Amino acid sequence: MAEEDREVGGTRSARRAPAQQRSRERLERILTAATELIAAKGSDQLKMSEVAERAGISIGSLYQYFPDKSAIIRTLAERYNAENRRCIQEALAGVQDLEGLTAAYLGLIDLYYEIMLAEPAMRDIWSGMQADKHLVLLELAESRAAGAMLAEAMQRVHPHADPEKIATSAFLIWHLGEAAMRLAISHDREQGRALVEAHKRMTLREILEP
Amino acid sequence: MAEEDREVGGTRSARRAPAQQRSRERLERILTAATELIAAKGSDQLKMSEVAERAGISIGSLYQYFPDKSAIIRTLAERYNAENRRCIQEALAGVQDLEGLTAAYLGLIDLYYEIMLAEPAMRDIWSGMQADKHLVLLELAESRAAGAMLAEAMQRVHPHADPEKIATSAFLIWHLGEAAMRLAISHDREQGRALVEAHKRMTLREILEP
DNA sequence: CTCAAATATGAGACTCCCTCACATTACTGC
DNA sequence: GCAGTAATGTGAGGGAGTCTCATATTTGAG
Repeated sequence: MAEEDREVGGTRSARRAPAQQRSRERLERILTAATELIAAKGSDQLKMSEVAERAGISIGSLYQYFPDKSAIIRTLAERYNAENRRCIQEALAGVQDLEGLTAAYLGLIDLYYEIMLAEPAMRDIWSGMQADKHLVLLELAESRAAGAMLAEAMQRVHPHADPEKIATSAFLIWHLGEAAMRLAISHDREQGRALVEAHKRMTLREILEP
Repeated sequence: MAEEDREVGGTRSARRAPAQQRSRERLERILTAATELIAAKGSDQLKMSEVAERAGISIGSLYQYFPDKSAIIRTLAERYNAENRRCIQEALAGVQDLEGLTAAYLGLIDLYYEIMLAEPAMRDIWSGMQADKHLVLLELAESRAAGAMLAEAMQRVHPHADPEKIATSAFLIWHLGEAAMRLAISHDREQGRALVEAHKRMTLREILEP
């Protein structure tokens, strides 16, 4: 087998990486079932028995794939984060001047907001994140990673600014962006938009003149 | 009895308001016990049986005072919020100019941060808030109330600005302030301070020129 | 002192998470 | 094909908590 014990859901998996085709399919079935159930009833109402039933497997089998309930949620969050990180990386990669930075940043915020509105399961996990310490840490690491990318772009645009200050600013801006998104998606479209726009204005100032 | 069925913890209480002295004392004993347990082990580890034991009453009795576990936590949050609201009101009441607004706002942020650091139980409840939908709504209402007070002060200083825009800004600023505090208290003193200061700088711009 | 209303009690019903001893299926070398 | 072994699957049930309810005790008014 090519891969050793593999990480699943942020902590060591309940068992070695699935070797057989059947297993890999089941893993996807589990994650799909969980996504649907979370979208329907919220992650706090997620029952392991229901995930197993919907995925068409037994409880015992479910626990072969995930050591506990929060590992399922974490796995979903990680997949989502990986995708997001790619978008951020891509958007900020070519930034060289103020205009580029502005466009990239505003575009990312809009993208985030739209994605959140479109993916109910992720929205739910993200809103209820604070319930699970592992998930909070995961998301904090994610904020840090995204903040670092933003800081890099900002530093490129402001070569003479203090790197440490830029780093703190970028991390904070990103983290507050997430908070603003959470706030926006809990409002109706119109108010949500207004909040997103207010947040853009507010943080853009800081990005352009840190 | 002067008061009808009374609200406790945000939803209708398990029973009518306590009539006898004994009851009122027990209620305080329960809340004290809960506060201590949360400070010691976190609100997610709070056990009803332990609250009852520590308060020196039976489980059944505990459920006469609170319909469920989250009602205890909500009651603590509400008491805390009421106190905070008073501070905000007081700090912003006399604001008439830019200097006054600046001083009041910066002072409030520092106060919030210090209080959070000083009160472990509240810090825990506040950090884990997203776990409980009732608590999220409660805190959102609180943000709105505080945002409204801030908006009023801002409007006084900027009489010609669009009231709706001011309102959105103030609400967002306050909400992000809470997010920044949560972030800061999850870091060590030095980094926490740096984040608080960065946040002050960033939001102050918006407050002074909305 | 009596009686009703208020309050207290804790065994246990219930709901979930997760484990484990055992059953089944897939793969390997013959 | 066919053992034999590794991988995977199963679901009854152990355990931890939350909350209920039938019953007991305390309080206060008349």
